[in-house]
Amino acid sequence: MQLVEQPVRSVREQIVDTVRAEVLAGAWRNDEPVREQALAKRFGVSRGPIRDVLQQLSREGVLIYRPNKGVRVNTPPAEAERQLLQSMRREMEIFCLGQCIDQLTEADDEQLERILAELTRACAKGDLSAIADCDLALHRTLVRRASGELEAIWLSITSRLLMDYSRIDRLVEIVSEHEAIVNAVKNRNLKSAQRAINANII
Amino acid sequence: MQLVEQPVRSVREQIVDTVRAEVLAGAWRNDEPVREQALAKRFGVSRGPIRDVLQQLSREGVLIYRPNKGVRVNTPPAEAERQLLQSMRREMEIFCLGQCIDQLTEADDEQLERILAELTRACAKGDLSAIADCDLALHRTLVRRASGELEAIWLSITSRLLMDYSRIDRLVEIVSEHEAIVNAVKNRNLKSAQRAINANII
DNA sequence: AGATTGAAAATTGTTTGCAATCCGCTTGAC
DNA sequence: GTCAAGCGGATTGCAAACAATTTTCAATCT
Repeated sequence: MQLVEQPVRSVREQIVDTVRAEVLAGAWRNDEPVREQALAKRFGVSRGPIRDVLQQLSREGVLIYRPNKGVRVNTPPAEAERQLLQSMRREMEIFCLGQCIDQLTEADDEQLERILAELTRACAKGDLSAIADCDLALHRTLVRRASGELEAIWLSITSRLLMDYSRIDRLVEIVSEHEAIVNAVKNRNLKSAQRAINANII
Repeated sequence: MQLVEQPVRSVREQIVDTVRAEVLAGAWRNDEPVREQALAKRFGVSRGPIRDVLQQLSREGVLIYRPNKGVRVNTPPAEAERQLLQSMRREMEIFCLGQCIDQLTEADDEQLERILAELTRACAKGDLSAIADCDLALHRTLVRRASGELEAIWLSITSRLLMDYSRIDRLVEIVSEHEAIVNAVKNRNLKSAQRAINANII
């Protein structure tokens, strides 16, 4: 399912989103290295694009790169860093809501609804990888509407915050929290939407 | 001169830092595309590493990438975004100061002094590229000491903020402001250092 | 037995070649 | 004279081969 719409969605971008969702969901061991050739074979491309993907995910903080030794899954941030990143993420998303809420279209509302439906389905099935993907996609849609420039920064913050997504257990709350966000956005109620975002980013 | 010390400084990293400093100093036109082959020839490498460099600088916001059309110099952020980024940069640097100031060594002090001397020299000569490089390097050293994880995020924020470095005119103030930072850090005076940082990030 | 050395396998870093796409220019029709 | 179609050069995207580095593992020595 196309969660984050994009005019030209290159092969690399697709692989990036797939790999990120899997890592955030804890599907990969963090003590064994990620091999370029294995990924190249899996996605049916050469090592060139795979190297680009690994480099980008390393810049995001999902993977970590060491020269001549490849990449491995990164570890979640320490508590102090985590609090800083949380604070920055809140600041960004509340800003982005204010920037974008008045220029959202019905197509955006439908997009958010689609992601919410997919998130609900993923939570029901307990599919952690899909949950991580949907959670990111929903917030990311709003951030992107505000500013494509901020999207990259936001992603590198949020990816790090969600590095231990596999430990979540509040599946039901995830759905209700995001329902509150989408409803407030659909009603173009800025204050309410910002409150919902604040409640979701804990 | 080696402004940001690093055990293994790969060829790509060097090219990244060089290109970034030049772009921030306004040495490149922002309306004409950056050609891979020209850069490859200039730095004596193939197009492969150059593509990595351009991709990284695009993630940082210094350059902007469009599929099949290469990259060009990015434009500075709009005023609203700029204020958000400033706020986030302040939050990060003040946090990082608190994290690192008690574990700095004399070698770090000397490193900061070296950068400050180089910055002074660059300001005297009016070498904008070197000024941008030193300014970034000084703050970056402190951020890196606090957390290598945060460094990438900080860089993508600060690079965007300095996108119009070529328009600065307060050359003398730049030196004195950074002198205040370095002196406060050398005295391990956290409050004073944070004040100096606050005064420098405007 | 344990440590050490050195070669072989595996992996990453780089270059080169080729296919696909984009841009500028000419050419031709209207 | 103006505009559209198409052709050729230039540039990016991708793949495969090559070089450099790291890791593995067995043979050897203490």
